[in-house]
Amino acid sequence: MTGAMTGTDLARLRELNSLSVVRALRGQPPATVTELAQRTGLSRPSVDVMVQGLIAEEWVTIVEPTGSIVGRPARRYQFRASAGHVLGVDIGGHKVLAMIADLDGTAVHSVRHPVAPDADPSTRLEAVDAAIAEALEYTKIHPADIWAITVGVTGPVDASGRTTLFTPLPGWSSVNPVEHLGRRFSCPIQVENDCKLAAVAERWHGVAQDADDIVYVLAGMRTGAGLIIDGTLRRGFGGAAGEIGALRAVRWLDAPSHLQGCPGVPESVGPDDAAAWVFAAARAGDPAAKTAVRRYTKDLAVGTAALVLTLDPQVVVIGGGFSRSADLISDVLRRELERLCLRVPEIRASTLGDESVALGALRLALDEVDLRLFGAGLSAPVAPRRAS
Amino acid sequence: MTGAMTGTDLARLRELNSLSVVRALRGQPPATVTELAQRTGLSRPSVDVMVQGLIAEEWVTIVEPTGSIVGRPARRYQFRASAGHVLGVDIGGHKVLAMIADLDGTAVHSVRHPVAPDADPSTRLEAVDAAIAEALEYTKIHPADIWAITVGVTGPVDASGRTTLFTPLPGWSSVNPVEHLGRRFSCPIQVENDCKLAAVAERWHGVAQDADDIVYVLAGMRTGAGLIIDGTLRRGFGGAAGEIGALRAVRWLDAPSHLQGCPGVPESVGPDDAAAWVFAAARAGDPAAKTAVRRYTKDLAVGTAALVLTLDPQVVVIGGGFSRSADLISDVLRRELERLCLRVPEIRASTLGDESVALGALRLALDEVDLRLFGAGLSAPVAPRRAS
DNA sequence: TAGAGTTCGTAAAGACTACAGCGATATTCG
DNA sequence: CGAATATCGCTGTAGTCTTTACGAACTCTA
Repeated sequence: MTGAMTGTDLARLRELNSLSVVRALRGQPPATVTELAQRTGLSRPSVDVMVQGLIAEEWVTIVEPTGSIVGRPARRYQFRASAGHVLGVDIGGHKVLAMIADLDGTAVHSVRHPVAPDADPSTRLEAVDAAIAEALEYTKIHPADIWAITVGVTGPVDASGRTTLFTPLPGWSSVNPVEHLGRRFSCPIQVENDCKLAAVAERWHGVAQDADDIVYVLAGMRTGAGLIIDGTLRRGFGGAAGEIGALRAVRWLDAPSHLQGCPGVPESVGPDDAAAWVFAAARAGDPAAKTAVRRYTKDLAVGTAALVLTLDPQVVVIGGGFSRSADLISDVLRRELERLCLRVPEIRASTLGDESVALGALRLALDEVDLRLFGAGLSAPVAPRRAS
Repeated sequence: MTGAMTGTDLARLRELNSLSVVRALRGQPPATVTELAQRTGLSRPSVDVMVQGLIAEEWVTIVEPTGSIVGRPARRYQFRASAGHVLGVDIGGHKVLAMIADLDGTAVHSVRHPVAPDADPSTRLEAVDAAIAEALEYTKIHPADIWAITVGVTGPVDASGRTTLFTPLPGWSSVNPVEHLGRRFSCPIQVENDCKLAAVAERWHGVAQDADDIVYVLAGMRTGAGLIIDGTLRRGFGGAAGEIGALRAVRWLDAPSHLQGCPGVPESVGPDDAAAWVFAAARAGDPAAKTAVRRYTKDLAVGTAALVLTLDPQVVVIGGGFSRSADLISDVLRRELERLCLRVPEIRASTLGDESVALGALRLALDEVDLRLFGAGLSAPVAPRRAS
């Protein structure tokens, strides 16, 4: 089926087992040789040889024996998660957020810079560069030790990493983030849509960790969607999967206007805070606000129903700025979906806040690293190393 | 990530290489040891050992040397595709179609029985049993030598193989095909939606062999869809993926009525043939017929646009009874999609005819067999054998 | 404090696999 | 009929994992 008729060599066998040990070690507390032997199914002497090799290549460190119950205390071995790092960047309308994580996926530092929504591309890119530089500075990590970068932007992303079709960021359609970052970094760099990244984050650390089929709906001043099918993020052939909002019959573009245009919003409240005010008023019982929220949710439900009917997911996750008010939205949304769909999935509200896009970017960057380490199966036991 | 921390054994190595040889042999003309050595990357002596083993287990047969160019003529080895067979069944409204294929996927026989659309479930099941029995009879294949069965039915299929949500076949929602066939066959039996199977067939032997992201639209007296994403059929969490037609704003349920209710259809033409008459008239230039076709296509386009925007596929395949008139539909459909979508995929018309569902069923059954043979990677080098 | 019990670390022997190389064999070509 | 060519079958070598065994290190108990 696939092109690679891989006949397996003896040397490859050792590589496979070495990787097997690494997998058994990753993201786990320090383990003894016997524990690893049980996990991998290999014999103790074998595992020992593998571990010695991994120590020589600096993938693994020794933790000297702590107190044990009985018998000779065992040396414990630990995956050296700090062998490499990945970078996740969220380039949003109001802010830029750069996060750094080690190979275990634990975030070690993050830097946030505010950006004006109408800032031109060069200003925005300067904020990005500054945030990245500060994060590297603080963590004392050299750019060459960043193994993968993922960048989140708004709008559908094409294969080259640009958002030529459409983006709400002014002037951004002519920007090529891969090229820009490529001057400073020589690792793989990918750009991805923010909704898609948020969906990935929900499956990684959010409310949908148990699900393999997820529809993530961004409910905020913008409305969008990200799809995870069979445990994998789906981009579509042209990177435009989930853009159901482009269908005019789906009123996603105008949906937030129900909130902004709600009668009774005081003059003093700016346009960006109007929605929050309406949700607060609705929770307090204001009839006009309640109507506005209901109308908004009904519009949101039409597009959601189209996604649900198409994909029949296990979970719908409500994210974005309005997810804090999910208690007001969920019930109406569920009723509408029951009316429109064959089978209604679970509805859950995101709790990740505005770090979700950067988190998803980290996860995708880690996936990229994993692919090169454990990946294609060809010839890569150990991998990307740069002479410091 | 996955549970199986599989440490690889020496015996497993031999299994892997044996499978590698089988893969290099499958669906190919008889090959020599040297050819196999090149394809698998293994050495000649190694391949020879593998092949001897496979011959002993009757997976492979020897073809005695035919004329060669020069040098000692090499024995050629051939995968014994007739070692097992799979069964694909299409249970449709008007007909029942049973097909048998060998392990290479070449269809060896098919039997078709007409069924009245309003036939009750027991009558339909009798037709199914008869078709299967005749196919086995003709090919002299024993039921125990059928290694997998896939059945296609209309309506969304749940995990147990029933169509409890909805089906146009009268009384069928209470039928459990897996249980029914399980009395006669002990192999894996799966039931799948007909649109989904047709989609699989298009990627296997139809017009979408080059694509990994496919939206298949069934355009006929019924309207439906099947989705292939990243090369794999997507069922959805509850098996109801692609059922966008359930959305009332998508006028798929009533779309064919534009054709049936077209003014000018002669009394003599029955309701089943009205659509064909309208297409013929439209091709001849009849204005009323052309309007009817345009209206039908516009309704078809709304749901298709929702699918396309959600998934951003490479190809949209038009199948079903109306695909013979795709020349009348394609242009209008493309124009509508250009109006509604961000990026318009290729539109292709199916040429598989009414065997597509049974073909897709065969492919899924073969996939099931492959999974057990090459599959999960645990301990299965050779596999399902029944003492005859 | 000494000995028993337990577990770890490491070394040697055994079994199996794949690979490289060589002579024997079978066919075609001149 | 001999030369050329390519396959076939066999033997020895290198590499890997496993099993077995024994010394080392620590805890518990008397």
